[in-house]
Parts: sequence; C-alpha cells; structure tokens
Amino acid sequence: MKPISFTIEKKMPGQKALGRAGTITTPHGDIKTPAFVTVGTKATVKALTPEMVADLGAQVVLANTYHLYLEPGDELVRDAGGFAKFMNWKGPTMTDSGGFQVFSLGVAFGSKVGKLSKVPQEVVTGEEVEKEDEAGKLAKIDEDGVTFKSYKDGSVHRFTPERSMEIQHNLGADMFFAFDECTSPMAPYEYQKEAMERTHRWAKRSLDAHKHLETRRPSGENRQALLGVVQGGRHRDLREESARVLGAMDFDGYGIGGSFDKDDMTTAVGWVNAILPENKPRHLLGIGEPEDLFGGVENGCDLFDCVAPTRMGRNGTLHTRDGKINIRNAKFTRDFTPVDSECDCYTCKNYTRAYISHLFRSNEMLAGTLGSIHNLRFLVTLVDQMREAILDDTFDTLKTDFLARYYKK
RNA sequence: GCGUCGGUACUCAAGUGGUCAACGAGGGGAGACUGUAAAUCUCCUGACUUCGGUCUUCGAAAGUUCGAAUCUUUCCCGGCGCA
Repeated sequence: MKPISFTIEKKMPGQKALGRAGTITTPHGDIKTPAFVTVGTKATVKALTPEMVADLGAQVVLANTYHLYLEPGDELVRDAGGFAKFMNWKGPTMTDSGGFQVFSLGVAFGSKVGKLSKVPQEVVTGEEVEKEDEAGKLAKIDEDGVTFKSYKDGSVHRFTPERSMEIQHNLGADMFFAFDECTSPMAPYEYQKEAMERTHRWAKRSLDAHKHLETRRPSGENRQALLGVVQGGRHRDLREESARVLGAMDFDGYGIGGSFDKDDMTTAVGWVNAILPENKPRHLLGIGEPEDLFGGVENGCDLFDCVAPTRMGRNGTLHTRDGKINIRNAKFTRDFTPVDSECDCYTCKNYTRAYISHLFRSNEMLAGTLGSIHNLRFLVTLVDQMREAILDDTFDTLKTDFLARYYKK
C-alpha cells in the first residue's frame, strides 16, 4: 500500500505569499508542481495517443466519472484494471466526480452560460435566474444527490456522493474528487450559499464513503487520495467559509471549483488558499487561460486542468507567445513558419502554419492532433516555467514578461 | 436550319405575378470555446448606410401590369433531338 504524499520544496517569498513549488508522490510517479493536468474525459485525451501526451511533457491525466460511468461503465473499467491501464497511460491519474456535470447538464444546458462570468451577479435579475431553471435540463439536484438524464440516450441515472465514490474507486485514479455541485455564476447569493452548504454535506458523505471503501480494499492495492471541493461562487464570505469547513475535514487535498467572477477569480482563489491547510495539494478545477494560470500559481494552487487547450486545439485556435491565433484565418494560408517559432513541440518542430491551416480548412483529422499537441505543450511548458521561476525567485519577471507579450495589443 | 429544354448571387441549387436582395447546401470571411453534451457552435457573405433604411440585381433588350426572377416578344449562350 503506497500512500500519496505532498512535499513543498519552495515557497514564494513574502509574508502573505501563497505560491509554492512542490512534489506530489503517487504510486504511478511524481508530479512536480505547479503542474498542468491534461483532461482525458472518456479515458482518452481527444485526438492524442497516450504516447503523444507523455512526449509533450504532461504529467497527469484526468478522466471523468460521469462519462466513464455511462460509457463503457465503471465496472468494466475496474475489470480492465482501472482507467489508466485501460487507456494505456503509465503516469499518475485523477478523476473528476461528476460535480461539474451537475452544472453543465443542469442550469447551463442549452445556454451560453459558462462557469466564469464577466457580468456582476447583482445585475442579474431574479427573472433571468428563473428562466434558467426552466426548459429541458439534463440534471436535477436534491439534498441526497443528482438525477441525470444521459446526454447520449436520455436514460435516467442517479448520482449521490456515495455513488460517485464507488464509481471513482472502480475507475481507480490515484487522486479523485468529492462529489460537489458546481453552480452557475448567475445564481444569486442565497442559492450559492445553499449549494455550498449542500456541497459541504456531500463532502462529508464523500469522505465517509471513501474511508469505508478503503477499508474493503484488498491489501497491497494502492490507496486513492480524495480531494474535497471548495465552492462558494464569487462571494468572499462563502469562499472563506467553504475553505474553513472543508479544510477541517480529513481530505488528502483540495479542489477549488465552481463559478467565479472572471475579473477577480485569482483573488478569490487567494482567499481560499490562505485558509486551506498549507501542506495539502490544491487543484484549481477547469482553469487554463495563461493569465489565470499565473494568478492561480501565485495564489497557491498546485494543479490545474482544463479542456481549453485540447478543445481549442481541435477548433483551430492556437497559443503563441504573442497571443492566440486562429490558424484557419486567410492570412496563414501561405505562412510557412511554425505556429510558434520558440515552441519545442512536435507540431512546431515539423510543420508550418500554412500546412496546419490547410489541414483545418480541409477538415483533416490530423489538424486536431497537431493543434492539441501544440496547445497542450504550450500550457504544460508555461506552468513548468512557473515552477522553475518559483524555485529561482524569478516568478514576477516571468509573469510580467509573458503577459506583456501574450496580451499585447 | 427546325424543334425542344434550360440560362438565378463565388459554386451547386430553390423560387414560377406582390410576403424576394431572393430558401437551402457548399465555398469564402470572422468570432467563440476555461473540472468536454464540443473534430463543436455563432455571425457575416450584392452595394452603400447616421443600421431606420437607400440603391442596383435573377443571360440581354423591349413589352404587359399598380407591381416581374416569375407573363409576352426578339436576341445572345448552352444541352439534347431531327435535319
């Protein structure tokens, strides 16, 4: 039985500084943090083989409870030896609990609402919130759990904290998350509070269920680490309360989830991390914009995952040190330079913008592969550089220089 | 030469007297995407616009009509059939 542990190697200087560099040790290898976690929802990083994912420097793959439960089924994955073995990923793994699907298949279904909002919540009227609750959502929440309709065939399924733990034990990741409710940034304060308190009760139930499942684990098998998920929307008092309540529970680490105000998300993350126990890893869920990663790291987050690099990589938006480009744009059709001449990824070392543009324009499958490799490598490298910068005390310089160039107009 | 069918925006292709600047698809232009319902989605694609409209279009010209992409005549071009 190999435990999962976390050691901090260096903290950013300053009394109130939260950023740190460390190492998470798992049965499947070490994770040097801060680190960018690759999302492989259905036990595959879309468009990439695990060898490609490893070659681009990704340390961890995160899969999804809801998706693997529906297809091919968590018991099948268990019988395959866990999702890592099933997909032939040799390194550390995580699974998400399905809590995000409460949001994406619930209030957000069929709307353009994302988990980050630029609209002050106070501006949203009760009427608009009401509207969101109507229509054919695929998820319904009650105190005990969530009823989902499968997005594939409409069949009805039910998740509770206990069920999510059971499924995630079957999926067998090194680290996994408590079942939580990810709320809409449009939801009013009262609802955020109610949902957060429910998430706390679910956290306790998740922890209890997990401990119970661990007692039944055959000796010699690797123990899994459970991370509690902090909620509280954009409200400081709620975020701090959530960090206090969950921080007092016996989790192996923490996820920071839910909806934020886009403009001060990293500030909110700082409120949380100032309270969470310092010696446990913190994972900022679903965040992958370069400026957000800098903010997350300096505010004490150790892990990040995001679908953005792979999704955008498949859709033609590619990161460069000079900002994002849409490789489909006419101006790239005869551009025979790499996507980013300073990038060391397979895509940039071997192909031109013109070629990749051609692949996207002609709808070739390789387009998504080359785009995903590049975007992932870009973010993995970026967070790796942040780690090095923390160790070298050059974080501020890295941040200033990178952001000035990336977001210059 | 006769007969016949057809000529609609970048392409294909609807439309057969008013609700037509003209369905739809493709192509083209641009945008979005943050714990994946996503190799997806949205917008634009005659010109000008103070975004309310204004103007010029459906092979060409001339007609009929209050009104024509739609009806008539002639011409031009293409397919097919007969000579």
